[in-house]
Amino acid sequence: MKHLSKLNFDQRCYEILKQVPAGKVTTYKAIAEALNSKAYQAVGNAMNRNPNLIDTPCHRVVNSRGELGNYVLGCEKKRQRLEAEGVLIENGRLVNFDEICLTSLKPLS
DNA sequence: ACATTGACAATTA
DNA sequence: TTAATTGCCAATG
Repeated sequence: MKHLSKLNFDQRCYEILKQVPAGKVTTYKAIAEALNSKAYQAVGNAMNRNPNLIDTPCHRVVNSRGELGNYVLGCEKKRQRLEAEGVLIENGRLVNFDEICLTSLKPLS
């Protein structure tokens, strides 16, 4: 991550996502808006073509209704990963969504 | 709750 | 290269 100007859309999504710490989540919408775009679905696509599950915690991205959304390894896996980070989920929905969701992510320079 | 419409990058043809 | 298709979505009807 040196020359941000040469990062493509996907890579920018990943950079934004790195701002989200364990135990918290964000939404596809928030990421798109941090990129000054409405490409919500494109953000999801970026996650889907899987970069690196280790430094790109795609499981911390949920949809704007506080539901899990989809996941490359299946939504049950996503739930497990989130619960392992202390995120409570009830019937596919984050219990304290409003508390732990980062809605305004900072754009990259 | 379901269907439609809108937006958009990457992939595929 | 351009056109069509796809997709971990969102807002609206």
